[in-house]
Amino acid sequence: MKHITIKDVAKKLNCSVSTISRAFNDKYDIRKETREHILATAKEMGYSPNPIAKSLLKQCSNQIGVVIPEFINAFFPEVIIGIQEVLIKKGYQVLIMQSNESHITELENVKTLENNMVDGMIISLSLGTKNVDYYKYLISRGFPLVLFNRVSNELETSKVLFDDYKWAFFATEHLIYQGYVKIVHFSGPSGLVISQNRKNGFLDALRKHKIPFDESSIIETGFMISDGEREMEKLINENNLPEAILAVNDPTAIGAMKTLKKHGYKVPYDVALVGFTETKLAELIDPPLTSVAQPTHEIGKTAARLLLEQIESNGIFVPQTVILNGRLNIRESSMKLK
Amino acid sequence: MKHITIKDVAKKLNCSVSTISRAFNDKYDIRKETREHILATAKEMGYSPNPIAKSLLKQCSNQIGVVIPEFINAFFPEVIIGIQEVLIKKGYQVLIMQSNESHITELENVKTLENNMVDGMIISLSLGTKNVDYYKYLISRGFPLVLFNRVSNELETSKVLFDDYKWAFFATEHLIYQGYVKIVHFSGPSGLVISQNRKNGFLDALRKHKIPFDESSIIETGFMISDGEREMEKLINENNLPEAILAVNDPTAIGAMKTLKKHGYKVPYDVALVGFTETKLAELIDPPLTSVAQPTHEIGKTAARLLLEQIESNGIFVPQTVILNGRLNIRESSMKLK
DNA sequence: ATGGTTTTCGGAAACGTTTCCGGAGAATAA
DNA sequence: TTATTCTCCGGAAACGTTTCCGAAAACCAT
Repeated sequence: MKHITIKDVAKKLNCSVSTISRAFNDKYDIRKETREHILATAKEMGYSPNPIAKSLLKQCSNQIGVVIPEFINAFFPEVIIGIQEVLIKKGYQVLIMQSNESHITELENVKTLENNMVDGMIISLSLGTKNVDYYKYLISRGFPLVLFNRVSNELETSKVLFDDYKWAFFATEHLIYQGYVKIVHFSGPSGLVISQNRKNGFLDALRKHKIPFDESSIIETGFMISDGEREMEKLINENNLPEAILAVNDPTAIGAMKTLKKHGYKVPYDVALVGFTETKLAELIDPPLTSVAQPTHEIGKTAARLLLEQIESNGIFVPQTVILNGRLNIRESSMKLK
Repeated sequence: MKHITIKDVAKKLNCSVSTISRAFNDKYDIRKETREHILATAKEMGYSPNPIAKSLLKQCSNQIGVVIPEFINAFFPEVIIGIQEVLIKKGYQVLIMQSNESHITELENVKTLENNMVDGMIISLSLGTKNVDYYKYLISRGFPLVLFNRVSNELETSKVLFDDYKWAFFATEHLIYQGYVKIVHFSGPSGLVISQNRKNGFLDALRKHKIPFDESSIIETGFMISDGEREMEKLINENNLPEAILAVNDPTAIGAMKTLKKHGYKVPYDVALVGFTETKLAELIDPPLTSVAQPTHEIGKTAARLLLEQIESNGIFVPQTVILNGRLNIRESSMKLK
């Protein structure tokens, strides 16, 4: 039950605690033999320095906080793997918390992490987050912060993004080249920058190719399979099927596909589908889903590296925005088959 | 940059730090008005007690550590959601670490969490973990520990399990009732108890129905899609296709399905498939995969509850093993179609 | 031998809390 | 009135570290 502390080691070795500390921290003012002797007996006793005490003193914890909206879709876990890959090598621990798309939970999480003296945070904002004042406050104090995926233009901090506009544009052009005309976009929640960018890419592609559209061409939805199901169900009930759908992400595309199948429609014969955010499901589902692949691991790694840069630079730091590249994986769900 | 501490509040209010502490900890020996006044100004100043200092003093942190082997398959994230659901309500934070199936990383994670004074841990052992001495040591010191899914029989601590034997038995019987005779089991790594139990369930079902089998009926593999692909590829090359396969989990079943499709075989016409651990993919894939559903959320919640019981009981605690029930979701991949 | 520098170590303060102990004053009882 | 209890609060120690300051001892140069 009782932990072995630096004092126990000092007592056993008949020396002061400061000497033990010096041995463990590779200070210059300690004799080499003394250090080795101390390290040996400490190891034998099973002593290791208490990080909590260290945090209290140093006012930092060698911990990084990560706050994500959810854990259910594969996207965020994959990003986290990338984050950990970089940070653990650097001796940081990664604390993960989920906000469940709630602004309140998100804020609580951030404050908890702050109280725990994390040295920085990597955050993807929740759906509910409109007010970013607390982040502004953190940034103004110089707190290291990196945003990814769900960001806010109001915040001047490092960001890792994906060129949503470009790839939504390409994906839409792909559908147009296939010969589809009546194309609908399942857009994400309108408050999010990624939703807006994807929507604009979609609309500009239609404009470029002079494809007519109106307000019914955009259907705002969420990010879950159930959201895709619900909207698809509505379209079927209204007997208003489009020829093709660009979905804001894979889960909504998959939801749409499930519902279409349930009602006896064939993908892509009756409705063609394109997803976004390339999850593993895309190539496993039937028919395989055309999707824009995001480099999830790379997003995580980049976010971690940007955070480290900011932590290691002492104050003099200019926020960077890194925009990563993707790929359109064309599969059966969007092919025009004659 | 500077945090507001209890001393700042004390100075502002012209009182001692102990009074502030009393106000925040709802002690009896403080006047009601004093407490309210303190709380008000503290809130106004943006003060909140530093959990690190509290941890150091109290020798506990209100944090729970979770160590899982991997983050890639959906199983563990789903369990974690269940864990958090219970613990966060109780005011605990959940620290998640992944061992990447490495015994060394796992041990490092456990020691890191221990140093961070977590009040307990919920662990699923990695594939590489043969030596459980450190866990024995923790248990002998009375450290609260709950294992789930990947457990060790050597450890006397609370466990949350699934009746792998029973459900592997049922799943195999299902295949037998469909009329399949030449049935193969893709078993998990032989070192794991879950692998053994599922294998035994499989074999006993064959025995009960007097289905002949030999050593080629069991093919040992891993837990990933790629493992299923590899073993299926081998079977195809050997021109030695079984009529049906019971896979140790969904990813290996899906890997097998992918490879079968790639080579032009039809599921279930050429080979029938049954998975295990029911991931979301099972019902989305084509053909939909018959699979044993595990109550992942419930596993997490139960593990959290058992841990809380042990933490709240002061020493006098008898480890419990909870075995949760599942369900066989029969879908197209295992049907005998005439 | 003497003065100065370097090496090596011990003592003590500090980080932000909680809690025990004791004391001042008020309230109660005799 | 005096003695006793109760209420409320301040002081100080403690948790396990790191680091600054200073001191003893050893070294070097003159």
